[in-house]
Amino acid sequence: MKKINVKKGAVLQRIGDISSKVFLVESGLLRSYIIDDKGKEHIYMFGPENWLVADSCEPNTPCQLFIDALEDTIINVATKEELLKEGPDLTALLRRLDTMQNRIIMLMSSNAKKRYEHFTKTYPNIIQRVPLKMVASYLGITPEALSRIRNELSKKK
Amino acid sequence: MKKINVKKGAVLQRIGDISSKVFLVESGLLRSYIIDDKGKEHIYMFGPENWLVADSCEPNTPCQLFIDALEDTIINVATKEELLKEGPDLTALLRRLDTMQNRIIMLMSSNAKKRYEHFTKTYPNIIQRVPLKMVASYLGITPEALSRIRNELSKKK
DNA sequence: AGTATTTCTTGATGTACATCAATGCATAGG
DNA sequence: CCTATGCATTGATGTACATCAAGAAATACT
Repeated sequence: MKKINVKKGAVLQRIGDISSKVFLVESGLLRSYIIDDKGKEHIYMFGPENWLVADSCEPNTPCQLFIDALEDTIINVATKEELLKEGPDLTALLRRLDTMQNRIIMLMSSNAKKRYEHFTKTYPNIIQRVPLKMVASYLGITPEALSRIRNELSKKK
Repeated sequence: MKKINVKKGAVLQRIGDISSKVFLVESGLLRSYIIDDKGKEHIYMFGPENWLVADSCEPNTPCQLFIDALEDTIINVATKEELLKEGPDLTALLRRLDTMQNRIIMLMSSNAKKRYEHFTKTYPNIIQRVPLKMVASYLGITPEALSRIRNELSKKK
């Protein structure tokens, strides 16, 4: 577990990399994302304070995700092998499974407006720290669509 | 770890249940799914031989998923607490994370046709064992849409 | 075997969101 | 301070898929 500092914009992992590290965020903000075959970015996960950011690809297979820093960030880095040896944090693992299950359920069963409302409730602090187009990317919609949703919601109040 | 037999159609878990069991499928087929606020089913996961089926909700919180049997099925049942005590199968946990990551990436970045093609490649044996409407539900589309996709694909050949 | 029920398909229409294009604003860098 | 680049918004149009409705085919039930 090595502590390192990275500057905003630093790239920690590229698609296709084999070395699969795990990043525990101490302060700052990471993100993981993919680029689809049309060149479009889709944010897989934001990684604020105390989050674990990692590609869940199996050991020794190429990763699918890019990981980079959206802010100056302090992280603890470990390899998966290290973590497995020293006995991983099961609570954290289960919490992650829960998070991913929720994400899948959201993507399958809710329209864009509901996903946005859920996001603002679940991650209230993230929305002020990143451009809206990244929120849109996380939600699986375009910035234009998000703009119209926010517009509509603010009128209602 | 108790071995039990369940008949096709048996319900193993309902939304809101607290007791969170884990089901390891020995033979047969389980499925987990949600029902959205319009009453529509969305299949979260199929559980054929050797799969682990469980709700990833945190301990002592209400579950979000229904789990039932699509075929006569033999399963090994354990509680999460038991599994945690006896040291869980980390490889299986990591594999599950990988599966879920792939699912999220699929849902975010691919259209219905690509998701279907990916599904047939990844789970070639499931498609013969369940009605197509369940495949559609897993893919996040309607049976009608799936029918048209298959139609189109078969013409191409 | 015969009826009921579910499943699959096809067509017509509707809609949530994407795409494209233009404009105003903010932010960053020299 | 000024310009360049990125970001957010708005309108017009396009499209992938949903919904609705009907009929055919498969399956299950007695």
